[in-house]
Amino acid sequence: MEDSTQNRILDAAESLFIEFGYAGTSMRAITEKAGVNLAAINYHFGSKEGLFAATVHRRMASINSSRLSRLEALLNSETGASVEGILEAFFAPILPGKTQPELQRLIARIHAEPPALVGPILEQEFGDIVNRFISALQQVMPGVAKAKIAFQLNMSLGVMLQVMHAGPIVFTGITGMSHQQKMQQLMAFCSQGMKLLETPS
Amino acid sequence: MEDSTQNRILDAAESLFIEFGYAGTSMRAITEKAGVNLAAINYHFGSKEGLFAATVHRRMASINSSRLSRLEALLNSETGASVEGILEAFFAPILPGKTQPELQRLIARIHAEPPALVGPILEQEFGDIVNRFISALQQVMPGVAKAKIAFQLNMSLGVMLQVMHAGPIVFTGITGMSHQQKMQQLMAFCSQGMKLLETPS
DNA sequence: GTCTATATTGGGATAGAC
DNA sequence: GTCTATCCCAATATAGAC
Repeated sequence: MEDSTQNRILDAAESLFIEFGYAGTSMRAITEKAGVNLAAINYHFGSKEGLFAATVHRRMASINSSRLSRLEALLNSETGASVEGILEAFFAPILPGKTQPELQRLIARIHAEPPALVGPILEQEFGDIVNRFISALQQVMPGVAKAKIAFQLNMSLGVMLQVMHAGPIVFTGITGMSHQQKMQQLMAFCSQGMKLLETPS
Repeated sequence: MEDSTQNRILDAAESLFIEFGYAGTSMRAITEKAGVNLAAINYHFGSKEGLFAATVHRRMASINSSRLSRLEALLNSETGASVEGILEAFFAPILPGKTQPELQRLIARIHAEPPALVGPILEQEFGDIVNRFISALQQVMPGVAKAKIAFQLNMSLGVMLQVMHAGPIVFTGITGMSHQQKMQQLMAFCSQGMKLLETPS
């Protein structure tokens, strides 16, 4: 919120990491864009990797608490949880919407970086959350193997990432669609695929 | 096929680009892994970018001709083309299978690189192909807007990329599934989502 | 076509004054 | 907490001998 040196660095780093990736972004480029001194990154974040982890954590902290509170509300509700409800609790906080347009592009970037860099970060930021949601899905679909549920959820994440994709656009001509149309198609696509598990072949 | 210097460089570059990304891979690392001289890259491929484009083209050239011949066979067949048939013609040549295990990881890597790098390459390697397939889908689904078809195809590609993913894996516990199980779920997921267009809401 | 050597630039990180 | 200056290393690319 405040215009501190840390936040100036985080803002500049985020946009550059999104556009050029981690390895493609230099600390000099970050500090120049932020209007701060080169040594400020090492002073405040220890290293370039520490800065990257900090940019991720800044965005994901509030997202994950939102996910958890939505899931808790579902599980404690009168009607109980459903597949669609759980999916929505997981994806709604990161759905492209009115707020934070940078969020989706950063998430897509994270998943595009080499595992050696983001593996520990993903484990830290998503480890608990993912297990909680898979457990919830298992309770709703008791007959389905855990691996199948995880695989299906992984595919849904892939759809999300592709739609969020700030990266190269293979299919042109999508520009004619409204934002609402896209979101409608996206949620229908994922929930339709997820429903396949309920009628095992 | 042959063990020429060019192919030694291409093999080494491919595996390193997959693992560390374009910017995260140095020409020194490539030439050392290939067992060739540092200057060989510039001599044979002009530049690091030229080498990257060559690695992509080597894999995609045969893939795209396979896609086109499959599509032609469909359009000229007695029964005519169907949505599933067109989708299969597009995705089957890159489906994870017995051969070329590096292919999927490279494709995932391509789509993870910054647009400034891979934009021109994607245009060159995929531009014609994508237009041909979208036109074919339009003929099979006359009432559906082109943008919606392209968007749906884009989401299907996202599922493919996530399953192929060379990158970080958020959902663990998928290891218990057989290869056939994964492919079955993947194709069911995509075709089920694609079918939504035939019954417009 | 392949090598050595090098030119040139930019990278991350740190020491120490202020 | 911020700055300058610098260390040390790695990067891409090329020139020129073989």
